[in-house]
Amino acid sequence: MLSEFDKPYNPKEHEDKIYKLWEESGFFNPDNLPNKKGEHFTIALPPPNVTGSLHMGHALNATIQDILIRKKRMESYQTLWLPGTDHAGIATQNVVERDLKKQGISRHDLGREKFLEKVWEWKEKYGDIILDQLKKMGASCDWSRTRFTMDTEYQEAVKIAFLHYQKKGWIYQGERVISWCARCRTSLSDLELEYQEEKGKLWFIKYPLAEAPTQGRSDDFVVVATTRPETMLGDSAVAVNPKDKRYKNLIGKKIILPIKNHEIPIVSDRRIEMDFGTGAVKITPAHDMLDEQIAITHKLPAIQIINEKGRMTKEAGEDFDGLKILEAREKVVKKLEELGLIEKIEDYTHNIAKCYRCGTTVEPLRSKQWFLKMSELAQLAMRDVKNKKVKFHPKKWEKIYLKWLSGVKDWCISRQIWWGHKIPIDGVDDVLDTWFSSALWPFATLGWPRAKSKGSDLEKYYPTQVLSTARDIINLWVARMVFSGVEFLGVSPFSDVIIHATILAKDGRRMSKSLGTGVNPMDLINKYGADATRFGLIWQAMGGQDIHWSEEHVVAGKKFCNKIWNAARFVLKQCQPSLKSDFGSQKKSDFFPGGKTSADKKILAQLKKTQKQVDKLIDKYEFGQALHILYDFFWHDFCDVYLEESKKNPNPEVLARVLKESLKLLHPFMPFITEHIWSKLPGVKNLLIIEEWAL
RNA sequence: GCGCCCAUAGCUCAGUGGUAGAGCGUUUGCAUGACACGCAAAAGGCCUGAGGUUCGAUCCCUCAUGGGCGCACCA
Repeated sequence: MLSEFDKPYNPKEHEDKIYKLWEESGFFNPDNLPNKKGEHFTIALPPPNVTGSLHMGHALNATIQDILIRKKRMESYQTLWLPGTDHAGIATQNVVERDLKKQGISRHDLGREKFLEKVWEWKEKYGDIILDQLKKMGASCDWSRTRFTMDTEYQEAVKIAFLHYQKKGWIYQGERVISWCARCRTSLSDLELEYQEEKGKLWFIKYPLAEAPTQGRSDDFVVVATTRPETMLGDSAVAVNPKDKRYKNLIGKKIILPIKNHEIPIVSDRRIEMDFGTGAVKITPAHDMLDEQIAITHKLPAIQIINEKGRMTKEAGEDFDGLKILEAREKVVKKLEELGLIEKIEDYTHNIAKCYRCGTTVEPLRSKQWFLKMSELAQLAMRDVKNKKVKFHPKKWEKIYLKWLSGVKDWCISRQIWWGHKIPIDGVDDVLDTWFSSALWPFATLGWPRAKSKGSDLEKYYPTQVLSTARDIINLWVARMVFSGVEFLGVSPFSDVIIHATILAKDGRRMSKSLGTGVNPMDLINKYGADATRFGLIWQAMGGQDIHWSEEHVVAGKKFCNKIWNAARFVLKQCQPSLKSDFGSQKKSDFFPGGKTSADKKILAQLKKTQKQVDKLIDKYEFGQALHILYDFFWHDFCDVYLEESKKNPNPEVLARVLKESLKLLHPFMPFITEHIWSKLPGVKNLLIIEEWAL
């Protein structure tokens, strides 16, 4: 029996087999669990994008959720971890478009129907890769309930949600300046922008006064500063602060817009900063959000000079029609120079908004879009956090959440792409923002709106208990799930939000593929095994603090696996000859089985203390702390001290007891090796995955 | 610009109002009857700087410096 117990533990030989054993047992599905407490414990897996492959953040998050799920399952909760994937509108469409481009085909060549067929094909082929990777991590999700945000039932849920909002009068169409990605050809919400610092220039342009008080002197001009000279072609005013003494007597006068050579007014507005640039600002209502606001106040016309393809329009003037933005910029600057209207050019570093999916510079454009009124929904989302129905761990993230909600603008929910949920209004071709459907995840996956009856999944598993996710989607996703849950079901979709650490490269910067600082969890699994990888992740996950990734801890995890393995070999060897200790027969009441010597008593007391601490720490989501304590107990107290003692005077019953209880405690963290060793214990009948947790 | 977080051993990080710990690394022994992915020892830190509270601070407060992050963007 010990023959397959080779000296070093080799995870590759066991992990796939063990995972299969679990899947075949059916215990990932809460309906099949033998000991049911009657209480439910649900986690909805944050659905990874179908385009994605597992990164370190996913791996950490999956481990955290799996620890909670496995512990609760062992505590006899009816435990559901519901997995699935997100259709990830823009991201997926981009990937498929890129694929087609290799064959020289654009989505427009195919047309909407054909293109969507291609996307579905792609999804069927690659969409489950990330879920398979989660299996490699040991994630004990109920795969029989796997959902996709474009499932037929899910589409129905999205439609019902939209119509509900519409009925309430919260959906409206508006024409306003929004962020536009000319590459993706769609609008983007504020949260879908990423700002990048760029070195640019600040052009100081002289706008001549219509009625020059003096001829040829410097005060015949108003100088405006801009980073985007080409937008002057769409100017409809120059604005100054009413308190600005320099311009006081110019307010209300006319000024000539160069190149276009027509008069525009000088207006005053408090929103103009006096200290920046020259204090005089060119107003381009169709291509800047603040300018648009100012234009509304002063009833200025909005002239669209850039179209949705990122090209200049006819409105920009004959010379510019059809030019790309940067070409137009060059040409405008050249003309102004010829006219002697450039006062100076300064270097200027500023943040530029980029599309979070493709990195293209975002263009503020006036466009007709659909909006969801946020005022009341934001109140709901804030209420449940303020009254502690939803708690963040660590708590500091509540601030971020509340702050965003308190100033939130109406949500632009329409996107001009093809892959997604079509807006359910006849004659509208736009699709909904991906996050509109993600917001329904915790209940749309459980059958809402259809199944509300007794015994339905929705009734049993909603609300879920824990949401574990990354901090960058607190507003994008968490807030929207909270108000959706409250709006549609009257209860927040979860009570505890774990914001896990962000895994950074060793230098403290984000992992980057191009810099070669990225780490692939699958490589770690291949090299060290899934248990060691999980160990390495959790070992470093202390208090939600960002992790400067270092692989040594995975190495430590591998060594720890080996230690557990060899300790088990020793214990089995000690227990084998006497066969007195039947590992399967011990009852709760036998907690101090034959604890005669002081060493026996000591290790049993240490075990009990460790059990209590680990139990409490997991419940407090202090996974790193829990693992450190467990490690310390098992390696030092048990192996270094007690096992050594046992060589002189072995007590098989105590050895068996401590090993057994340790395996249980370790199982949520390192499920494979613990399950495997468990299966080797004589007299053991059940899988460890459903063994009773604590004493 | 506003806000948040971090600064402890060579590296990655724990920790406590009474003068510090882990993992990895390093040094020295040891093939001891589970494990060399090991065992036994050891070296290594005025706990970023300056003030303050306190009998006493690495831990509490203030400021500074360095690093990270979030929000808002100023044309």
